[in-house]
Amino acid sequence: MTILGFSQKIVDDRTMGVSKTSEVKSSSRKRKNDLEKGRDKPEVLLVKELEYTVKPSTVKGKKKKPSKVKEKPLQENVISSSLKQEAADGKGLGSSLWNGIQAEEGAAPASEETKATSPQGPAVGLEGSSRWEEEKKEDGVKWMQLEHRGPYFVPPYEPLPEDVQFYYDGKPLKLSLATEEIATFYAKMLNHEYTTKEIFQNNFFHDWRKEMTSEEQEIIKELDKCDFGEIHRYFVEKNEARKGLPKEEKQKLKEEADKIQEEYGYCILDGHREKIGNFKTEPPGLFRGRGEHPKMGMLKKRIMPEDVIINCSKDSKIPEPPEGHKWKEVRFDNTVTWLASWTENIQNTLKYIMLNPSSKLKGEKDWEKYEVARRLKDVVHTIRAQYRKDWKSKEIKKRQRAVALYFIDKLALRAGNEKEEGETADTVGCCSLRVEHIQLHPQLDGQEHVVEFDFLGKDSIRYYNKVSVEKPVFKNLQLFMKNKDPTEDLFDHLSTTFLNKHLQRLMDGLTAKVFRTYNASITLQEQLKALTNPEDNIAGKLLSYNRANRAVAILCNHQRSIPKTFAKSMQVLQEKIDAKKKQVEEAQEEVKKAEDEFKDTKDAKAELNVEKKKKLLKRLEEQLAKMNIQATDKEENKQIALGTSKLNYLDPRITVAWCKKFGIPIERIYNKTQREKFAWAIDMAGEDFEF
DNA sequence: GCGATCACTTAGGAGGTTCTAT
DNA sequence: ATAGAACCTCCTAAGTGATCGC
Repeated sequence: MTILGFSQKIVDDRTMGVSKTSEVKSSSRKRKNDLEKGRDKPEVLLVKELEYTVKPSTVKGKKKKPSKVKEKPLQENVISSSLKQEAADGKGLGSSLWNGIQAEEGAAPASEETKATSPQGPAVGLEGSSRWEEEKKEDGVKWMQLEHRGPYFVPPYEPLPEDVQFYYDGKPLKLSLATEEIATFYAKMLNHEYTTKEIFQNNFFHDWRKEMTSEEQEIIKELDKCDFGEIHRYFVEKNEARKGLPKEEKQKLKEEADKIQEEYGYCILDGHREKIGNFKTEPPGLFRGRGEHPKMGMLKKRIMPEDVIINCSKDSKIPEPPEGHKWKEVRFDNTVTWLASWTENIQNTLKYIMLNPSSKLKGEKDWEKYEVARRLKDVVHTIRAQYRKDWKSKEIKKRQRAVALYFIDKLALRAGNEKEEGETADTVGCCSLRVEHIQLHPQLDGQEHVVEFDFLGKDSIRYYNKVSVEKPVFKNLQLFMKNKDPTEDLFDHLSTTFLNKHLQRLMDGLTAKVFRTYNASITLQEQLKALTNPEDNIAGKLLSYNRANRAVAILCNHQRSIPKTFAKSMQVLQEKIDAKKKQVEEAQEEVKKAEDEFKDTKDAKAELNVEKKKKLLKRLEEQLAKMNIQATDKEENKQIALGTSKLNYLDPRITVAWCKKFGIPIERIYNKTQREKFAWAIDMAGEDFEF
């Protein structure tokens, strides 16, 4: 695969290396902290012939980053100031357009394509943005009116029937209601891989025991002696029964769900009825972290109204808490977009109820995001020149920043914020890469200065890539890795905050994640240009679109698990290929035979036969080649997820413009939900739209 | 100035529904 | 008609990055 000028192999082993690394890590961390404690004299770091000093570190237990060298103020940057001016001069788009887009409101659609595709777009975080906003809102104000019903609470626990029993040490044991409920969480997951993991089992058992009555605690002492089999079977059967329900029954269930959706699923925001994204509280259960999560199996508690903060407007009808309950708090904060929130008990973080992506609020935000990315297009060359210069900086901090930015730009890596130790799976992004995550090869497979990346990123998805980098990058990496343990940070003087502050100076609104958006969208646009053949039929053009989409998904390392039946269907295809190969071989022999015969006889009929056999061979070979391509295609696609980039990284206006240009119905690319989310783009982008 | 907190986007999997090939 | 593939919706975890408050 060389779509993007570098080769990347997506490897299916997602968890490789985790246990290995986490083991070394803790010991090295300790060592690192000891080292830092003793570091009360300024440390002298050498970059080539120059010396500079680093302040003693003040690192404390939890975070692993040493404190940063004090940052020198940069001189006012040319790009940044000129851009700010440009943006200040620009006229963004007011909300009038939006009101036209929202079909249900019956307003006349705005067919002002030129206006809509003007390069300025909405003002992003600029002072004075309200100047061109029709609905004048003060800085940070997100709405003037917000009314809703509050979250829908999942139904209470339904006890098991008498004849479904839990067994301990082979004997039936009647559990208290609370204990039984938690037991069912585990029982339901029995056929899941999670329950075979020791961490999961331990966390579950620990939390379960905490909720038991003292009598139960007295009896239930080992998970191994617990038999959830009967409970498990009960739920499997219940599930089957539900699937086998007659049509009318299913219809009835659906109507009930629709009623709840209708009642709780919408809110009124500034006079418009908007769909809510997640209007139900999360049900209790066992925490399912991704990858080697230290908290997997812990008990996720039931959310009660007393846990929930309601946010709405003062003069709205304030939602009623369920009978006999009250809210934790009701507040009227119009500088945030959430309708309700609660603190989740596993990681102690906030969860929110927010609007659906189809809402105006979310849509505008999405639009803004792409406008920022488009502005990056104008300055990206300057920024690239800048980081190339910084590779030679005498400050190691700047060098690290420049190399990291190169990776973020070239490979679309995530920023890589610091994470709290032991609270989550051990995953990294660019700034948090450790020495153990890369290998340097001065020469590899005929390429020079190859960096081999192998690490677990977001959601513990493995990133594996071999990239030929520019020589100064390679040299810098050697320098950064010198005298370091595998478990130490590669960019030990760099933080995402430092990097983002730098980026903010280069362009207003620029942060590390913008590079991902920018590179994804520009890649789609370029690939579409390169791959689309106007002569193709719709199917052919759609294939080109999917290929362009796939190029982006590969760039962003968007993976999916291999479909369960993949191996089987692949095998079927392989058998077909093998059969075809045999046919080809036979045809080859036939040709040879015919040729021999012709040599002997020099007879016209024999000559004709040779031609005939050759033709057959050619056709068979073509068929074989086609099947091989199909197999490759299938193989490559088996673990690539196209949806994530489509939904989050690709400026929908590129797609809309392409569809218009080539007469492709938009429904062939975007399904209903996606069309709702991208309503703004579908309405405003003409066929000439350029990202 | 820095860790903690907060708000919001980005992510893959589960499980249901629809489409397609046989 | 049916099985399995493909698609879609929902769910919530896991990121990013700004702001808060000491």
